[in-house]
Amino acid sequence: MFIVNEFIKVVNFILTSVYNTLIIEIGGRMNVKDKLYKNQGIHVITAIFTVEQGITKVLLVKRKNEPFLGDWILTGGALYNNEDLLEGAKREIVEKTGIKDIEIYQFGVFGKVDRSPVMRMVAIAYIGVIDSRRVQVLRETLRTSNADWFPIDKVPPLGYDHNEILIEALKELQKKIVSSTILKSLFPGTFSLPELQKVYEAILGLKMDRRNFRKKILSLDLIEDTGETAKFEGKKPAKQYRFKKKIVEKKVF
Amino acid sequence: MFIVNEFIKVVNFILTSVYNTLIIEIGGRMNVKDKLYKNQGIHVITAIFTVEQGITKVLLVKRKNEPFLGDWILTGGALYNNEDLLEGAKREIVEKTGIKDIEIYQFGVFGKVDRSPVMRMVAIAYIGVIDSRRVQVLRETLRTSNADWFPIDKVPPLGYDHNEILIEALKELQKKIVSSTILKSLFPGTFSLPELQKVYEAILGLKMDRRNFRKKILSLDLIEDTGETAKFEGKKPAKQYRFKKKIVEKKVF
DNA sequence: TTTAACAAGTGTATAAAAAACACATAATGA
DNA sequence: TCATTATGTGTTTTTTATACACTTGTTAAA
Repeated sequence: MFIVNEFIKVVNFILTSVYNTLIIEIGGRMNVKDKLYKNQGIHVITAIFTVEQGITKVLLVKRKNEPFLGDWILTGGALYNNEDLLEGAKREIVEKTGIKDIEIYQFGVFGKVDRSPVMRMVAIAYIGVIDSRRVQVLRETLRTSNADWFPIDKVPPLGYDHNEILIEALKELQKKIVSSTILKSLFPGTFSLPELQKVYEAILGLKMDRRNFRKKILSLDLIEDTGETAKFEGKKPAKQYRFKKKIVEKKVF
Repeated sequence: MFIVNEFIKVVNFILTSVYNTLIIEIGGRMNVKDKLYKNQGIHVITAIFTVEQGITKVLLVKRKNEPFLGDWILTGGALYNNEDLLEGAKREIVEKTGIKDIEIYQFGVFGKVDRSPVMRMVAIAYIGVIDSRRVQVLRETLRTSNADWFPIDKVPPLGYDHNEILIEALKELQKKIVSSTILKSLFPGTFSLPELQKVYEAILGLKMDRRNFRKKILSLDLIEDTGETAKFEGKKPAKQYRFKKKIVEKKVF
């Protein structure tokens, strides 16, 4: 057994040396390394959602440059060298829509070889939620000629692989609303449980019993009672809740 | 309201035009775009785990080039332009360890500006599991001078940001073993529940009641009874199970 | 001022899932 | 045949989830 191991060691060493020499030779003449590694870039893409009157919507912008001129896409663009990923994703959101201070969550990577026709680009994907009534979305920017909210079941064919990214983004949104305070941006102050329930139902695409929703949402440990109540027109005053500052992760088993 | 909107539109258009002109001017003289976007690359990194006698271990390789010469790191390297991410991650595993046919799962992205001292690199991170007794790990490769299994609580300081990646990888492993068949590679054929339980306990770092483990693992819908039993030395024969081909995702609410 | 309309609040009974817990069984070797 | 070892299984209790109906506070109309 010892002899076999030593033999394998020697063979590996010889093979590695030969490989090494070859690569250096080829690399010198053909610039193999350049071909293999150069001209790569990183996209930071965010699917920004809102909920209006029980309809889940996503923010799209319209390209005014090639490639995909005239196509709607999710907000995003190329990462700069001097910024971290999150920073870059937020900068792109500001540039393309004017939206500031949005909290976003990374959820996936999209890296098919041909996803960009220009050069090799790998996309780091984020989701975020914002109240469309609280922001003024830019109509015209450096690289986009429009921006608008689309109900998620009425999204047109998008540029790049953004339809694929959007499908995953929506699944991620459904996961995140039960394990994070991502919806805080829709309710920066306090809110009643019936209000919150409508948003959950819109995003999850289902109806829930009011009493059971209360129990479930409270057991998730994401929100807390403020002790206040808010009065509405002609209705019973609703208890006010808020999202918690710190939330705890659940154990897996 | 109409007038306000029109006004905003005009202001935005003017600002955009000015911005556009400036960027083109600066870009022409200072090569801003090159500085901003060029020399980016993508790392594909995999934390490969195994479990031996109740100890969870991770496979590390030793660098024999700068940067981080002499440091242990996770397996991985730079993505090529002509390969998809998964493909690249697997190629790197073969090159650095000789391990083929490993199933790996993407789980995160690590992109701090200074994570590589050479150029801007964003790492796409994967986890995989393999039976260390079934593979012969290479001792010497083109870029590594050794490879070895380290118990996860005895991992040395690693090159790059790989300690950080490893911590997240381990969390992801704990999630994946209850929602995927990632452990199939440890049991390519059939296995008994006591065998499987030992692996779960090693990875999750806890002890479970045998009877409750049976109920829980079967309710996860990841494995199925083969109808066979296997005989061991001097013990009651154990029922044999196998991992399922297809598994179903759970709903979130 | 009484009453109707509206949307809010709450509790309980039943079913399902999780947790705690103990004894029986098959093989081997002394 | 008996002791040892590790396997397999079932029941009770607790917790959680589900299904389901009546009461309350506010406003506006009678």
